[in-house]
Amino acid sequence: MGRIDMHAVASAAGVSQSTVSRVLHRPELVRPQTRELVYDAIERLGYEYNSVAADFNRQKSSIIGLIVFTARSSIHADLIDGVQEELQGTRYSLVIGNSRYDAATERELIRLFGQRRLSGVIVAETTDENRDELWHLERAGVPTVVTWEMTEDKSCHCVGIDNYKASYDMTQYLVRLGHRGIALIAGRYDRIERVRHRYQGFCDALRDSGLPLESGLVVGTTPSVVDGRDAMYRILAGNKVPSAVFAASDALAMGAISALRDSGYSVPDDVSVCGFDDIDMAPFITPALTTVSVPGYEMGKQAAASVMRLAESKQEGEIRVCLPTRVVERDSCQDVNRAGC
Amino acid sequence: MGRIDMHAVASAAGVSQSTVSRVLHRPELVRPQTRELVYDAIERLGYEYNSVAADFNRQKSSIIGLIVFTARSSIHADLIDGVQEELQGTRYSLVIGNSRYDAATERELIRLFGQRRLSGVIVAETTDENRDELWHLERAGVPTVVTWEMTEDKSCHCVGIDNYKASYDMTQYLVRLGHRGIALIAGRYDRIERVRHRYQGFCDALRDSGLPLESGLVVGTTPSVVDGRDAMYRILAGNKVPSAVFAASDALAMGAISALRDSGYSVPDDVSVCGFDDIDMAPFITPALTTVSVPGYEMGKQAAASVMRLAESKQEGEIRVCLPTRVVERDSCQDVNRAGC
DNA sequence: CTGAAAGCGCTTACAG
DNA sequence: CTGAAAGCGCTTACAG
Repeated sequence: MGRIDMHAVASAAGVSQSTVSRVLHRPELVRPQTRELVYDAIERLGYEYNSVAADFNRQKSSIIGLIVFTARSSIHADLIDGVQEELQGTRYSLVIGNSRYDAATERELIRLFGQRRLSGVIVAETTDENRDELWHLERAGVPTVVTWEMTEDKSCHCVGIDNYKASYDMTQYLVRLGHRGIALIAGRYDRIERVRHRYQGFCDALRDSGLPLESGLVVGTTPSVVDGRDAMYRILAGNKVPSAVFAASDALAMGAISALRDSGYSVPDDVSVCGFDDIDMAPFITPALTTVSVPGYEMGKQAAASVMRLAESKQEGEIRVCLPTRVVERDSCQDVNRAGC
Repeated sequence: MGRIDMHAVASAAGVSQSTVSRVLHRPELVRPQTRELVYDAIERLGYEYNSVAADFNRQKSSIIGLIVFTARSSIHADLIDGVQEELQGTRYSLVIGNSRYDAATERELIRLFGQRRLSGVIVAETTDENRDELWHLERAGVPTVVTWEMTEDKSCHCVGIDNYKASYDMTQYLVRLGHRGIALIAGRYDRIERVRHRYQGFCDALRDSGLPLESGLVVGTTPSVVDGRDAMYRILAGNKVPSAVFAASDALAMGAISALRDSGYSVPDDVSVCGFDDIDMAPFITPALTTVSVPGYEMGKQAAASVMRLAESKQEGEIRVCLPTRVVERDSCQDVNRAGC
């Protein structure tokens, strides 16, 4: 008797296949009586809708893609959660690609996403390497939303934060606490746009405070806890011990704290440390981490909502949403003015 | 001129569409000269392969599904990373569904996965609620691999760990250190099979050591840091302060440590705490966390490899892989024998 | 080594 | 309110 497709259901219900399709998608267009016939047949035959066929017919898959550098970094977890929350109950599914900091892998991923005719793509970071391919996707009719930053390219859709300002504000906060030798453990500011913005914010805040940028106190690295520890050791190996360390993520900050402690420095009495992200654990480590809170969940929700609107052509022009960040004061940074002499 | 499909490429190259398809999938079957003609045409026209159409034709999408309870829990990050590593370079993509601890959402997810005709599904946990649907998927021809546990149902494919033994071993370790009043902060052992196994391991280890199971010292909860803190407060509100706390995840352990500290107890001097998972940060918090290490990345890799083998019918019978775990001793558990009198 | 042809299971105007 | 028909772009035997 072959597979149970819409045609089989139609036969069993004594209607046409078009009607079955209509019952599934626009039941209000079908007479209630006919509708019931179809529902009965579906139930009886155990019919299961085939979205692959539907996607094929529509020439577009009902899948949204998300590209991150690594699934291991907890900063993406909130974003993913928000995206999924927003997709929940819609006909869209989420595929997640992991570029593992490799430009070739990322290109390959974007190529695969293109072949899959995704409805839209959310990208966790723009780099000098992926800009072209993203643009290519967008032109091929796949709407692309960048997160975590406000892109320099004003024609990109983005739902992000002002990394420059967030970093500037945190640096100024450290300065206000009386810190003069401030180190920066950053991500790869040579490649990733948002990291570059944070680096700029840091530099400008120092400059505006009349403080010099000391190259021995700035190090760029990948974002794991171990990387943070290694970076801190590298800084300590220099000829100047900083009075405060601004780490570009909470994971890096935890690594830095560990390195400082193992080197005999107390945090925050000897050296202050702050992070970026405000992850779950930030309030619970010792000392409770002063950091920049970022609305990752909200960002995910809005990015997903945006990409769906774009996919359904419900949106004209660019979407550019800037979400607020703020410095969360906890215990890992000391007020040197007060503590000193 | 219409869309650029295989037919257009075929025309441009002066060959048939079958040949174009062959060049893409089995180039070794085509004369090198013809092959070049096709490659040229592809390049010239900017042809982009349509995997939606291919999936439709094959009556199966080249997508693997992964179901987790929450993307927020860092224990899944390593697993996801391993899965993606293994899928990298194959024709499979990964869709991730988030059941947010809700049985109805999970059922809905599994239903959607069925409609998408996935090649296979990896499930992060079996519960009393999802067992039936998973079985339904499997019978519908969608191979399903369960992770994080060895299922009681011997006909399930699984790549997991022995939760009973891992938990038994850790509990015995605490007993050997001289602890007698041992509390357990567990996950939802009323629902999740692997959590139940851990609970059993804990109970049996106490019994085998001649220690009573004290109900005031056992609490089940959801797995965030905050939940761990709340659970610890609940235990402390009872009439007995435990000498050691076994938390079912490192996140829960961090919450417990925070609660103990805020209640005036020193860890590990007054109360020992251990976790489960061995996340990135475990060695770097204070005190460095004693925990059970779980090969999440390896589990992801093997689960993905298994589901692909199953999807391609390269595997007969059940796949049941049990990966090793081990107690990682660090600084958060005190040897009471030595420290005491 | 290459081509002609059937068919995968839907959706979508269009006609009635 | 319902049905007939075309078509989405591939893959896969099969024939030559």
